[in-house]
Amino acid sequence: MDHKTDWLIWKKNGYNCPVEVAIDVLGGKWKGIILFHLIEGTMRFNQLRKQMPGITQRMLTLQLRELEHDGIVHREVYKQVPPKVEYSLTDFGRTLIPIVEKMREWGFIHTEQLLNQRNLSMKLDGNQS
Amino acid sequence: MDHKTDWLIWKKNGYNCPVEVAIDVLGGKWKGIILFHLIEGTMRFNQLRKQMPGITQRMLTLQLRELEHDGIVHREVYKQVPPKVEYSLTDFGRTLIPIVEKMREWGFIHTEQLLNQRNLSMKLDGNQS
DNA sequence: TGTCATAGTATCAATTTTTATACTATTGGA
DNA sequence: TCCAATAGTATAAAAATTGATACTATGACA
Repeated sequence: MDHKTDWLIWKKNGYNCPVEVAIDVLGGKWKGIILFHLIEGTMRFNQLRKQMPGITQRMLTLQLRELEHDGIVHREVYKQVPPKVEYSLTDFGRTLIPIVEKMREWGFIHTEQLLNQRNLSMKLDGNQS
Repeated sequence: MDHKTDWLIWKKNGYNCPVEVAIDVLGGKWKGIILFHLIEGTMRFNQLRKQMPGITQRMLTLQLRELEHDGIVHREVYKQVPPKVEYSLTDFGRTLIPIVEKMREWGFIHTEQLLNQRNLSMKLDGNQS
């Protein structure tokens, strides 16, 4: 498949460039973080929740359902009481790991610089001539 | 700086992991796409707008201002009429390129599979036993 | 004098995302 | 009999994001 064909596929589906597609799949506040945790392996619902103190139960459910719908995560339900549901990356989901890894790496290295920069901007904004 | 220090910095600023920081900087519907276009070099406001048929003028302005605030893009205003304003990546902004590149690459390779997967999911959802 | 181009702002509305809170089913064990 | 644990769902509201539309300033140029 050549570039022209790719371009047609994007256009036909309302995308204008490849990056939009990636954003469509792992955009939003939570999906990247969910994937980050699932890289380490299979996790139960509440395990995942503990790793993400900010998220509500509902949000975690919603985001996981969307990822499942997109074929990114696999949901395995065990017929037990109390319930046990395990989430893991599919093969397709694993193709996203390089993106998440780069994000992890960036955050790891540049958090301080970002915070300094924001501080600086704040001060300058106050100073505007 | 060791890992424990990083962890403290994240926590103190409301982050729970490095990926959250990256999402904070280039999350949202547009920022990744803006960066994608700026990788190729300096661009004027309307040039950028032409590359992004979906975005409104207001949104492009807002997103660029946030990126500027975070020290990711540089805004150069020429004192001319009609106005000329050029946007480019800062050194700091260029550190994000690897992430955007991975996103581009992913979208490039996996758009079709994603669309197929969504189609499949749709059909299954209709079929639910 | 009127029009064009560029890079915006202003205002308001619609949409989407996210949160809060309460509720459910099930069964093993005290 | 009552409680705990897990993985949810339901409902409503709040908050954030995004969009539509109209408006502005300025100077060159016809």
